[in-house]
Amino acid sequence: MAVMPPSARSPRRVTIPDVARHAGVGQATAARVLGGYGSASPATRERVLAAAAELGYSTNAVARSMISGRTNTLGVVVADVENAYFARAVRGITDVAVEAGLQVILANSDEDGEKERAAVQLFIERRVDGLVVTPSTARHDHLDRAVATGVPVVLLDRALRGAALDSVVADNRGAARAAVTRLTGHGHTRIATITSAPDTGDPDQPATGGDVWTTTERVTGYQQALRAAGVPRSGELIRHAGYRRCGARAAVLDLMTGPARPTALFTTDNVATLGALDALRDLAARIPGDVSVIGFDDAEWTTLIRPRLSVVSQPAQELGGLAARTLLRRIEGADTPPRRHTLRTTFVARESVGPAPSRVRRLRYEESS
Amino acid sequence: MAVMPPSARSPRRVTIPDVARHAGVGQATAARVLGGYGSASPATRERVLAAAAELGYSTNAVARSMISGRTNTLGVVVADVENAYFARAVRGITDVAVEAGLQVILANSDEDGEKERAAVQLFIERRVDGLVVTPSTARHDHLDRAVATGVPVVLLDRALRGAALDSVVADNRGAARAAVTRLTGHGHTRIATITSAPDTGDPDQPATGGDVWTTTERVTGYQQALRAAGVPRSGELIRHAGYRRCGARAAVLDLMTGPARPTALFTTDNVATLGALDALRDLAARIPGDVSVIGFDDAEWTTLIRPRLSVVSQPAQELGGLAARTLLRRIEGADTPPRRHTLRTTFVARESVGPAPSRVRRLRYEESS
DNA sequence: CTGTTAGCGCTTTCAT
DNA sequence: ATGAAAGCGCTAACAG
Repeated sequence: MAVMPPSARSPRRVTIPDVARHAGVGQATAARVLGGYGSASPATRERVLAAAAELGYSTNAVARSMISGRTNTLGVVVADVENAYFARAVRGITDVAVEAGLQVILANSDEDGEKERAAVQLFIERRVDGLVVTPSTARHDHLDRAVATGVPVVLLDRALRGAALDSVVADNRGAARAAVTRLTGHGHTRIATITSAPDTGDPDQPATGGDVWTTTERVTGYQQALRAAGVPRSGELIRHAGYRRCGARAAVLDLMTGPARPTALFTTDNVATLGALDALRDLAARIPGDVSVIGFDDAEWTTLIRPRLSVVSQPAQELGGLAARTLLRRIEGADTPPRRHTLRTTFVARESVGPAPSRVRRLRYEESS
Repeated sequence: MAVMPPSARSPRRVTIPDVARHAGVGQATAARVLGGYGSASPATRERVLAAAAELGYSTNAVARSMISGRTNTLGVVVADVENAYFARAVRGITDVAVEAGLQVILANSDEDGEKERAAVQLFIERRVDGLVVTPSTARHDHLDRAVATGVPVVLLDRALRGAALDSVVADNRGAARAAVTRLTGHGHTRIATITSAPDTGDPDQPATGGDVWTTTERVTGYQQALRAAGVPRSGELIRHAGYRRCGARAAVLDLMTGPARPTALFTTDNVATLGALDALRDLAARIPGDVSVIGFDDAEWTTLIRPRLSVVSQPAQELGGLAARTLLRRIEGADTPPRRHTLRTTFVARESVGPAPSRVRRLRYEESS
């Protein structure tokens, strides 16, 4: 049973020749029944299986990969699994992969292009069968190289302008437009947006990266909605608060106590939403009495607060699942032209949106209690 | 079968012989400089590197693993990455692993022992260097087998009675005791606990699995605190609400509108916390005026609600990091006896705990608005 | 320092 | 149906 060579670090594992010998058959025969290919008579089959069980044989997938050229592995690069959105996407990818008999190696880029490149490089060396990447920079030569090497790549959450790569993204612009249109529909004319999108200085031309940044797309949608509603736009109301929650909090604190106080808030990501609500809590602002709020991403806590938060909900898990399925198709050899899959988001109307207040109630900062 | 025709999408990658030929050196020499071992004269070194760059050579990690017996891979099995607690733990593992030059393959068990076994089996076949597992059943023969095969295993979040395996867990019992003691200290005598721990019928002997179930440990801590404070215990106040949020909500709805209404709630996991707060929101219960609440796990939203929620905070990321470090040490050959590492939790006092109300205010269900 | 030569464990001709 | 033997791309002895 337990054949443990004394104090061996790496007890030599049972191999096919071992099993073959034990079963009294040729190596190739044993390999055939254990590998489940070729054919063998029921009798030998039986003998080999018995021998394998007895010796505790287990396939060496590394050796198999060496020959087959396939590792049954998907490499996945996301910004950060701790972010609920990415966690859900990863779950979606993993489920589809496992279903197809593949496993997933996970890497976090922290929005750092270098980390992303390093991870992709390692993945290629490991001969993953395909790559799902949430790109963190507009550069994509490393991804192109992967494809050229024979490793298909599918972009998740963000498309890359000018890259011949499949991508699976949400309709960020449309989602933001729909959300902000709700706000204008309620008579709001001073609608602020809190975003992690980089500030380009030009409110009309939100970002350079094109469609890399989902949040940029959302700001664009915000602007389109305002324009469509004939609401004057103001750079004052677009706050680039960075990736940190406290940044968003500070921005909203400033906005709500300043001269150009908005009557509605639209956040373009869940971190911004948290920070904005932190600020409103500290100001004891009434929602939607003092200010209406629409968040992005339907986190588990959005129904917990009172009033429950109206949000744009992204199908994160489906995005991941579709990315994985697209990748699997490529791995199986599909060579249709790269395509962008845009998934619809849904607006979840709850109670945080109301009519624009006729008079503004003074708000002041109070230590939360 | 079907060895892909040369035209196909597995363009033969550049190998060491290719580089050697191109550089006009022997294969071993090229291998030495590319593999970064042995030695080579600066001149040849240069030539090889140039040739490699020119041809676009990239190491084949599979072939290397075949020889070295190491894959530089950790297998990780958690219940579900979508759960913020596990996401943080995975992040902790990944960070330590990457730092050490390893990558992480992720599998979700969904608390299903079969899925766990299947994942572990696959991991062994893939020759991962080590395994971090959040066990979902008390059986551990598959883990023992992994260790016997030479694949070290570290348990995360849950220890396994009678298993000779390293484990990294939180002090669940002590954490619960400390939390509930706060409650008794405020004069509460009817303290309910909402848990996903399985119901064993016997309030004194919470579960069979021993210390597998963290939530069971927490219930035990709850009971110890009550006993220590001389507060009478009642099975009525222990609600086994399962893994779903709505289960916890229903339990609290029932509890708070029933005859034996508690004045304080202690939830043993974040799903229970969400469900409990759902119920309290629907009952328009005042916290801590009507009921004090202590949750388990410090989620991002706990400071968002008003009053902010007092919680037991687990160092999820450190748990993961320590698990990974322990594993790395084993991989490097440490053969000290298996050890259980218990990490301290912290009680985060916020505003959801107050004195027991002298009179109970009638609560009734109202559609959330 | 460098080149030659065996394998790692498996799959796959190619005979038998 | 089965066995012998040739590699996959790399590392590691072992010469030179």
